[in-house]
Amino acid sequence: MWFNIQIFWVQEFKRGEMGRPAQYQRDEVLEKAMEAFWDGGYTATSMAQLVKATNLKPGSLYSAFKSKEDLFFAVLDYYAEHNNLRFKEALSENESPLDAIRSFFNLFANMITDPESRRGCLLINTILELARKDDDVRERVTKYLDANEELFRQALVSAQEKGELSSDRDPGAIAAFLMTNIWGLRVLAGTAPEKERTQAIVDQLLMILD
Amino acid sequence: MWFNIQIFWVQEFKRGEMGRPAQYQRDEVLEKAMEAFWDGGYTATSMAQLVKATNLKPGSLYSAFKSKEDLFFAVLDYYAEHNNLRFKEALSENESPLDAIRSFFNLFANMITDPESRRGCLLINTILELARKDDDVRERVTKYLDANEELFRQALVSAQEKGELSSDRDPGAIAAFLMTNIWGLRVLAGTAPEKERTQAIVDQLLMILD
DNA sequence: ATAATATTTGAATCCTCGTTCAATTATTTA
DNA sequence: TAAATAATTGAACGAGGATTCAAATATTAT
Repeated sequence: MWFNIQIFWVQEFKRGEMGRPAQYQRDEVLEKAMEAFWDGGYTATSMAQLVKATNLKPGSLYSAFKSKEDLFFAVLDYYAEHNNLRFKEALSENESPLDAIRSFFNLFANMITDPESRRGCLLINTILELARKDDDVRERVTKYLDANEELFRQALVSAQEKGELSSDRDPGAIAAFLMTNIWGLRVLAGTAPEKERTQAIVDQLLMILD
Repeated sequence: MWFNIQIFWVQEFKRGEMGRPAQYQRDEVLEKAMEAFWDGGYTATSMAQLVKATNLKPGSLYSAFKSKEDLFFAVLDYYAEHNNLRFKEALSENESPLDAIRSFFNLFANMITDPESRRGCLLINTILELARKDDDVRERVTKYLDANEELFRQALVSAQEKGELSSDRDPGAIAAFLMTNIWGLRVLAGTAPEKERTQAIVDQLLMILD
């Protein structure tokens, strides 16, 4: 009988310290892939398009992200992160919380009239394309949207504390209502609406704050 | 030189009076195809799936509708027709126009909580999937949605005439607002929301009518 | 220098896509 | 009954889909 004694030399590896270093920047690749998916949606965007958009060869794309699906998930995370940051910025201005919400929607109304904005919001597009079939996607996207809704809610609570909003209103309900209207306006944007039309809708929905 | 005199026996043909008669009912085929497209969207629904769903062989499907695209357009028309009828019905009840709108949204809130309703509205799904890229689709879908909006507007005008709604409100703007909220609620439905959440949102949006 | 490791490359793979087609079948007209 | 017409059938087609792979390359560790 033998004893097989193994002595390991335990070593810390910094990832990527050995072997050929990647020639791409992960964030740049995600950015390009995001543009492609954003324009075309998940299903209609082919790997060939993604290869072209990212300037990576198929093999590199697949070794970096494991599949089209996983690449899309990574893109979704990337998008949501930036999306949430822009939200935070817009709502954390100096003015009153209610005015911050008002100016957010007025800017939003303006933005979605831009034809470049026709592609809408990747998260919302993804809900309609994939979320009803895929629980993973739905949970992921819902998590991101909830985070945005929470920012609205906080602004509304803060408005109540400052006496801008009646204390018998429900900040959660109003926040949910506002999110619903963002989504509705995103759909509207897909119909290439007139500027006045978009503004008229925003005027109506903001009446909820008075 | 010759005169070539042709004498025609002009005859009325009823279409389909000669040759083998079709064994399918066009509306039944459209119904099945609609279900398939509704579940999967345009791009992600393959002809193989449509062949299976309709029980027609590829050749028959192609001789009846010329292409996947044209089949989809036919389905879109079929869907919109029925959709508009349901709208009309809901809004032309005996009660007051405002109450009709209120009960429409309350029923709607209930409906979209049903998981079977997760697939949303084919028109709205289509806007996000295709309308931004395809002008034909956008015009088509927009036409249908405008018809629904017009029904809201008429109800609101009627409400003004009956003194239910202040005459200084803009029925067109409110109608557009209501449509936007339907779209937003359709997106919401994709997130599999709680019933209370959906109802809370509807409660908020209906405040616009007071 | 050599071994070990990781990325790059783009051709090749296999599969599914939308679509077509020639042969067959069912019906009407003459 | 024969000719004309139209629907049915399912195999076949080419194009394009996602993915894999072996060879080449670049870097670090010894």
